[in-house]
Amino acid sequence: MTYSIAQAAERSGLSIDTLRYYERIGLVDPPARDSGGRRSYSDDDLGWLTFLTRMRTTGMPIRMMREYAQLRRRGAATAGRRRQMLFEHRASVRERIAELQSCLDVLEYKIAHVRHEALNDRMEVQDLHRVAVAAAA
Amino acid sequence: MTYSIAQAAERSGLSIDTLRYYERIGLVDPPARDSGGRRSYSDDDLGWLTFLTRMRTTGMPIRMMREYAQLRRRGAATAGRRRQMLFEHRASVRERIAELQSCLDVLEYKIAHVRHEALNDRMEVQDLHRVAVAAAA
DNA sequence: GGTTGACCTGGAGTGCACTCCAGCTCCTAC
DNA sequence: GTAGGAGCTGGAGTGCACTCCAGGTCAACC
Repeated sequence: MTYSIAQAAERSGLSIDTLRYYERIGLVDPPARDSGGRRSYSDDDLGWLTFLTRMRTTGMPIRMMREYAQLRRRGAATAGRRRQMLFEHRASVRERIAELQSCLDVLEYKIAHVRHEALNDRMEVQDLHRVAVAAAA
Repeated sequence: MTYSIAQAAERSGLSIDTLRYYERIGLVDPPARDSGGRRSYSDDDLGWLTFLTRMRTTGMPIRMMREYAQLRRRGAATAGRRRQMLFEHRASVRERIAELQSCLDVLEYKIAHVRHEALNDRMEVQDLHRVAVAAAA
């Protein structure tokens, strides 16, 4: 199967402009072209785009995705380095989830328990600690 | 207790420049000044800064924090609206965590199970579905 | 054969959230 | 009394990740 840029955009969830932008900065290899000079994406291309959107969703900066893409171009010899990058990225995603979860706990607490106006906007470090303890229990 | 801008920065985790920037854009009320015209933050100010950093961590845009700050300035009459905002923000944080978790599942799967080079970078929608199912089980 | 619509290119513009800078004023310590 | 350091102001600059635009090509349909 091949896909026009519009189809690739729809399937990957990226915009047409973003697809061209990613190509320009070396995040995706230039896809094949049809007889009229238009981009023609393969299933492999789509797979890579899917991977990219997933990494982007988890907050991997473009700079790092580009580094990964460059390693990938150099083939199997770089598999270890890439694996290492995924390891490190996994750790950062886990950290991010934990961080969000802890802020969510505070938010929950604020919504559920704090009624007094003055307190509501001024929860202090001690309060936050109590919340954390309460949430952990 | 009062705090210099450097102390407020250290305690809130924001930079001195960011503190002044937040004041400029109306995210924090101008704090008191000492005899020499320097900013002097109160515990209440610090509490508000703590709240802001927490909302920022969870991805609330400055525009929304500013809206919240404006409502807060108008007092108790706006408590309902503010509560509503926290509700909505909570929902978006939950969604974000779920989204990150689902990408993390894919990442875990890739790290743990995919060894074949060609597959590794080209996991397709069907594969992702299998991962999701496997992760849910 | 003319119009429409998708796509092309190089380059400029946008929005967000800071971050940095020059040139100044205070206060403190020597 | 002067040197150093923290802080002040208004404004300019930065990095990121797009997003938009003008002016053009190409294929298909009426």
